Amino acid sequence: MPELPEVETTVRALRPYLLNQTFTYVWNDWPRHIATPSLEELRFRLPGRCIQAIHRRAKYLVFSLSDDETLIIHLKMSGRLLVVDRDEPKDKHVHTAFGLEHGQELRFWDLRKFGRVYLVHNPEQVLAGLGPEPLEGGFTAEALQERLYGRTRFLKTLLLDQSFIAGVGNIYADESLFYARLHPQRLANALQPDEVAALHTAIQKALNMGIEREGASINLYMKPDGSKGDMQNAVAVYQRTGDPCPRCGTPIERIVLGGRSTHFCPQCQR
DNA sequence: ACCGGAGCCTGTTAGC
DNA sequence: TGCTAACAGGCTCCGG
Repeated sequence: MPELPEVETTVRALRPYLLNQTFTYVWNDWPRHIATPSLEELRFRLPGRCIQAIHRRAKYLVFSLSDDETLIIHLKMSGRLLVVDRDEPKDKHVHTAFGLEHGQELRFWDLRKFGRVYLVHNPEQVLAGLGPEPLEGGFTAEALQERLYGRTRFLKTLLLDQSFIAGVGNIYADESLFYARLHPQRLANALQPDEVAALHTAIQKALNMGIEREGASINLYMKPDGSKGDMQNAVAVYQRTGDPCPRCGTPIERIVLGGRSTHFCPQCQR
């Protein structure tokens, strides 16, 4: 569920609660939530570690801890991170909770149990292989052009490939292609330079809009304080099959590409 | 390189 | 109302 803007919003919201806090214990009722190390080892290694920085890389939350440890969390389809008082009853979808000082807990709510927790010395162990961050300086239209060269895939499937570009998921892929006026089945290596430039601008526009609106609460996403984002009110095509295109009024179509729902305007996306 | 399908999970919604 | 099937924002593995 959470894509780059939702994870970024979560990171920003967690910082005031968590920076300089020290973990005190790990609670868990579903050990497969912990990808690495074992739950037993996590319980041994995490308590006493202080949170020195929190960053986002692609759709991962990265907590830099004291003693050269890094806690990494991926929310996958249905994860939420919440900071609450330890006394508050746990919802049944909370499967991991991290004890903090001052009676608080960082809770990992995860309806579909796809999310994962990692504790590693070297973050690259988890993050290696990710493509460029689309909102950072190095991601220019020229850089995008170079990466598209020789790729024969559909634009939609390529945008979802985390090794091609980091952090774009199904919502923002569809929205980006809409803004760029490009059909999701256009082949990556067949774009004209002006189309590459339009795609570059469109990806950044869609992601920045998502961040400004603090994420899209279309299905399950919530911010750490339990409130909703606002991006769902600004979505042009995603999950709007049959609705009029905001640009030309043609009904939005839905097809399946790479096993994922894909929404676009057949009139103005070519 | 790239595609499709299965798998991981639980819940909601659309359709009959 | 009650059942079933489809669908859900991610990602990995496997075979072709």
